Amino acid sequence: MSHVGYRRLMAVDPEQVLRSAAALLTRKSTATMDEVARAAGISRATLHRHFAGRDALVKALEELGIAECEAALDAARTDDGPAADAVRRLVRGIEPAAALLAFLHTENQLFEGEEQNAGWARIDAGLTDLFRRGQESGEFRIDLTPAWLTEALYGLLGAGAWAVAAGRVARNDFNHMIVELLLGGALRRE
Amino acid sequence: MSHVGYRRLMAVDPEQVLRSAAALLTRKSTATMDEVARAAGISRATLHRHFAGRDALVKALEELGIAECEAALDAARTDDGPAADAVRRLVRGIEPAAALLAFLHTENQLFEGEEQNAGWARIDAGLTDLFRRGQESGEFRIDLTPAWLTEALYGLLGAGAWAVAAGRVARNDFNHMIVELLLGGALRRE
DNA sequence: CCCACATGAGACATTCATGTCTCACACTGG
DNA sequence: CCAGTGTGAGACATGAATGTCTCATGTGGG
Repeated sequence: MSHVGYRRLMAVDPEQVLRSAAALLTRKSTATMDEVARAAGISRATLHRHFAGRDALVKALEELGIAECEAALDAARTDDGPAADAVRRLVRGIEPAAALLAFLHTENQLFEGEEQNAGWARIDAGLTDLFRRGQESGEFRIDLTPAWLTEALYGLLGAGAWAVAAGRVARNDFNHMIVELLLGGALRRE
Repeated sequence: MSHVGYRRLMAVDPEQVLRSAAALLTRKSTATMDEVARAAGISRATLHRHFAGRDALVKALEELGIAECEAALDAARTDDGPAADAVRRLVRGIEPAAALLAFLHTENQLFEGEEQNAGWARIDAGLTDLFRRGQESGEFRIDLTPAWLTEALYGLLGAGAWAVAAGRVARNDFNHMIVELLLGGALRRE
């Protein structure tokens, strides 16, 4: 494993820092760099060594979110089989990034960078295409637009991450709650 | 109309200020008081005359949100008739406050005040009771917990408000998109 | 055993939002 | 026409967060 040589000593894992930062910033977006550091269990100095400043932190957060979304999108093979199954695979694969998404989806103040914008556009397109494919195959209803289903998925992922963090939903139920509500809704099927 | 006498001169409408503030803070929660003022079309000085500071602004935002939610909850008569119909009435009535909710639901850093907390608890209880009633009457499926349906409703309202603001969903479709997805889901009913 | 390296703690200057103030202007009503 | 009132613009001091630095510690590898 080259990882052993990579993170020598008790070096901080930047990705772990980003995850805790996302969890904190989601519920308190005005958090201080010091608070972010404490939440990650490191000092402000170390946080600053890894991320030059708040802007750099948010940018890294966004890059990680984009990367994980694209990875989940690829892994879900959204072009294969029934669209509903693809949605289930997608939600399952995107679960670890839910907290990240919850933050990034709300804080859309970042619409400045070019590459980020392109990244999100690609992800949005992938999701929208999936829902459209489901409509064209007759699986999904056509009165709910693909664009709305995409936004709704973001919203539900965020709500799910929040509900889990608040202890209102069991972590193991995360997938079921989101997928079932998104696909089947709250009404009983007769 | 007593309104004419109420807002004498070109006086600022505090509620209008709060709404634009909510719209701005939802997508950029680190916005400056100056940015909030500009977004409301007033000067920073005037903003400060109406709301002593950022804390006071957020508090007023929260009070307005609670008041509108409770009003919508009462107006929806959540104890009358089929639960699904009550949900439809509720979403319709809560639409004007969606942007406000989108902000308040994410920024849960405010869990300090006593009365606010009680207000939200009452609203949560009202929603949870409605979903539970729907389950007990056999309308709603029982594998989606009332707590999750409540959180999901918040999430969908926020996503809907954002989608409308971004032009991805027509304002007239707001109710339909949210209610139909929440109740019926994305799958076609055979 | 010793060196290399990452971290934590703290000091420091700087930037920036904030809160408060004053003054000039515009509009409204008498 | 004039007084009253709310507003915009700007100056100003304050405080907090930020960015940068140094130094001590501690651990892991050679």
